[in-house]
Amino acid sequence: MELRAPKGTVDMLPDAARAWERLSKTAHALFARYGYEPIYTPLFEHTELFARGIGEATDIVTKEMYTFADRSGRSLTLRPEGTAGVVRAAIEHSLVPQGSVAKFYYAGPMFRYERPQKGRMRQFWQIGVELLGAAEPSADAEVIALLVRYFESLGLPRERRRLLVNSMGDEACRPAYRDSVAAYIRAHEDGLCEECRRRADANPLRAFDCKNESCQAVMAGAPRISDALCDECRAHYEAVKRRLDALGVAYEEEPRLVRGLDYYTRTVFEVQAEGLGAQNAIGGGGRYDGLFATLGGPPTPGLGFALGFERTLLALRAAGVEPGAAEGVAAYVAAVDESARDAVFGLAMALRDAGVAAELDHRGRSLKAQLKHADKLGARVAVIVGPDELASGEATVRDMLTKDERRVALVDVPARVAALIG
RNA sequence: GUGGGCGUAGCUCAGUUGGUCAGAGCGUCGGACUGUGGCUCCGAAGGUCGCGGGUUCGAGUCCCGUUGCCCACCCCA
Repeated sequence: MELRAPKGTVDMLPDAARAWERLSKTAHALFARYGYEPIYTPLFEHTELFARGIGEATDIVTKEMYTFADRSGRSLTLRPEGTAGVVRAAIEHSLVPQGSVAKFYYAGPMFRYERPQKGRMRQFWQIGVELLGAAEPSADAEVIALLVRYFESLGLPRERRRLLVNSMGDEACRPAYRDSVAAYIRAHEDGLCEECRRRADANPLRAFDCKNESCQAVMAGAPRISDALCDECRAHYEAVKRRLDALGVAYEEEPRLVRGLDYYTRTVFEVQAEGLGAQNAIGGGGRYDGLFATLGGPPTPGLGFALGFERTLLALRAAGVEPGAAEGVAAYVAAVDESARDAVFGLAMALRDAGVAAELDHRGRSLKAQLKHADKLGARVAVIVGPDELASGEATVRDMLTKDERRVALVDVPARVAALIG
């Protein structure tokens, strides 16, 4: 048996786990102010949900899903993203009655079978929100602004990130645009890589994403979505941008921004940052007005975003921001010898019950070793109990910074310690 | 799926043209200081040198295979 975490997975050790808790708490507090409620859906769903929701032709569905058969032969898949599950739950439990709006946020692991590299894992954590039931541009602006505010509240400097926005059109104008791009690709095949030539049929818009230089050069001359939007989409897009302008949210229009999931309509956006290796997106999302219907639910507009925990952490650290510093203990309770161990254990518990972070030694080590440990833990005070203290029902409270010591009655220790760490 | 780089103590790494090459620093534990931390000094524990073959009198050190990790491509968070 291989005593290693599976490829593409990592243990979230204390440094990372603290950061995750910090990002989670920050998200919870911020999203709650915007009226979003927590929702947690299963880590696996019926394979069909993702295949239909995300799109049969997408990379995620064709080659990145963790799909398996359970003991009764059902095909299940570890969720590669969060939106499909939330929308499924919304349909299943009628969470968005006609005419109403519902807002959710979630956090948890996602799974994609890919070759791992910097900023890309097979299991990775995402935080996301979904705003369901509102087709109006202000909903788009709220979700985009929320994503930006989140990175701001984490302390990711403005100059280290940028927001890209685009409109992908809807069922009224996208098909025609798609065809025009496909036709353009066929007309310029000689300048395109093999992959892009194949894209002409399955997913022509993806050719805009190709990093191949000659492909980019060719695609620069391709029809622009901004010229192909129908009146409704154009008006919607303009309204979203107006609101972002009014909010002072800086963005760049990126007509080549396509994103990899089929369900997006109209507004799409992405926040990019440095420090992620070859990757650059730390969060992104868009509107998916057709997804409910695609999955068999009542037609319901919606949009949302998802942001990657590992990538956000990479970006923060690259910017010199370390979220979630260790808290350490306030008090260390040390026993001079065996006779004091019961008293020390009781004291530690009393301190903890009083709300003070306290630690003690369980293995009967020397007083010197205990104080050394206390120092390493960053304890502000040490409470020492030995035969002398026991005889008078007291404890020695030592200020680890000033070395000042004072004898205190056992029952007064929590108060004394609290005063010192005040 | 493809390509490149790398795999020596818990961590970061030295290890020359194959012959004390099994080491250093940090960390851990103990001691110097028999009731007291941060400095210093001393000591100890800890390694199938990723794994398997091969060449050789002799291989971390060369060759082959294999596996893992990292980075990149594809694509995405």
